[in-house]
Amino acid sequence: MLDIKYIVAHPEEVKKRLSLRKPELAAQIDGVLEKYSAYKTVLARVEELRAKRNEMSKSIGKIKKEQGDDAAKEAMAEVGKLKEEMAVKEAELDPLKKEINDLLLSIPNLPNEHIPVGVSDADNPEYLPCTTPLPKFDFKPLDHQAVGEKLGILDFEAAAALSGSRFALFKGDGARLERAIISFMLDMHAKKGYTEVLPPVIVNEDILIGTGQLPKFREDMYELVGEPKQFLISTAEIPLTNLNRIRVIPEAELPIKLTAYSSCFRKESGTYGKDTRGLIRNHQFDKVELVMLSKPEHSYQMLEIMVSDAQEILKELGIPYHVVELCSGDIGFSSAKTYDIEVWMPSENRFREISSCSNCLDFQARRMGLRYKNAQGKLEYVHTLNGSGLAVGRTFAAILENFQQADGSVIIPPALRPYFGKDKIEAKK
RNA sequence: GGAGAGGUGGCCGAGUGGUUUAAGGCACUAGUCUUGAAAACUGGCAUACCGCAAGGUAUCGAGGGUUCGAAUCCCUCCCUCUCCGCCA
Repeated sequence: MLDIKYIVAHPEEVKKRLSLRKPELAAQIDGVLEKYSAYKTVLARVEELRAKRNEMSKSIGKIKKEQGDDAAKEAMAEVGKLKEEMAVKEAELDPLKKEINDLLLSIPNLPNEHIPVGVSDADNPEYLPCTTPLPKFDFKPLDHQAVGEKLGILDFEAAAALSGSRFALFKGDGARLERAIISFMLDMHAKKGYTEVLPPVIVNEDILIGTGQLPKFREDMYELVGEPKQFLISTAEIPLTNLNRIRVIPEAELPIKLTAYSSCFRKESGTYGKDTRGLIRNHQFDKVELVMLSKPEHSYQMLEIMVSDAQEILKELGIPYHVVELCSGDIGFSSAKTYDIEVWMPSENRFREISSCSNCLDFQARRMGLRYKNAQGKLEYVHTLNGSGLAVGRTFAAILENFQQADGSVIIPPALRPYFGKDKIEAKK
């Protein structure tokens, strides 16, 4: 969330930058400022009353000890009167505080000043062009679902029978390939100094507030029945970023680099009819995630490193991709700056998102109290970054589409062969 | 799920209703001393919020309650440890 002090000190700048995401966001800032000034007025009175009460209570103790219980009666009656106003004012305080906090929690991060201005993904400029040659086919390439079903390694009918639409079932070489991709990615990242983590996929409510899924995006999450409120994670970013919450991180530990494979669960509400075929947009999917905690002065540098670490996977696999920079209208709620890596999908004749790498600055850290002690000995919020490294199902799909052969078989990229055990998935006779 | 024990500052740990600030120790840090270091001694040392400041308020796992006053008493919940049950 944004720093209330910063909003108070720079209201016009905050409004201007937020309106680059969406013009109507600026109005929310006025609401916050109004509530905050009311809150301060009440707070000042409450603290004044409390100070008076504390002072008198102390003197009551003193009087009782020195002069006996009866001597204190007058003072006790007087404090009793104070308590009436206190009760009234205190009752006003909490709702105001909660309102301000709720407002702040639902306001997105300020976009970085230098990111391109725009309203949708159509306005995202290319940041790095594709350098891997696009595959050439002397036949009409199939989409990955058709390739997978013909090979008998993907079974969407079976998945639908078990779980409904938007689920996938991997079988035989398919299941094995998915697992190979996961291991390959984790090993690559481990070599680059990321610590591998295997986190829980069920988390508590406050964890989701920390990374920004709650309170605003509850309808995207699978919520479990019962108390305490718990949710299936929609990305491993959630447990990884929250891993060090409410802790003061020793400066020497920064930057912290984490990677995790996890299943991810998303309701995908509001995406009816969109990307309904195949592995592109499912309720449950596999992803290898990258998370970094960095000192503020290094976070943009770390973002470049993260994007390059994620690209490394595609370079090794030989899958064509390019990188785009998201415009102000397209970056996510918590992000100040985001790069998307997009892979080439021959069946669609276009690039498709496979990774999204974001610098969230102190936006998430403030929500979860994640700080470190800087060189001056002052506590300061760390910056958090997250990125896919990569979406496993979409990588699977890209391999099937880019490396399919005329006979229906699929060549396995050399880098994956030690994990997969074979150099191709044979077509059925 | 059941029984018992516990949760206090960066760490250890005292503290079962009141007289200025949660004792003491460790760690850290500054100074004195010293050629330098160690030791010793002296001082500093939580966080957040309000306030121009002086200063104030809050926080002892969380949330409620009792009281003029709560780390301390009461209620609910969470977590950790030990044992039992169940289970991969």
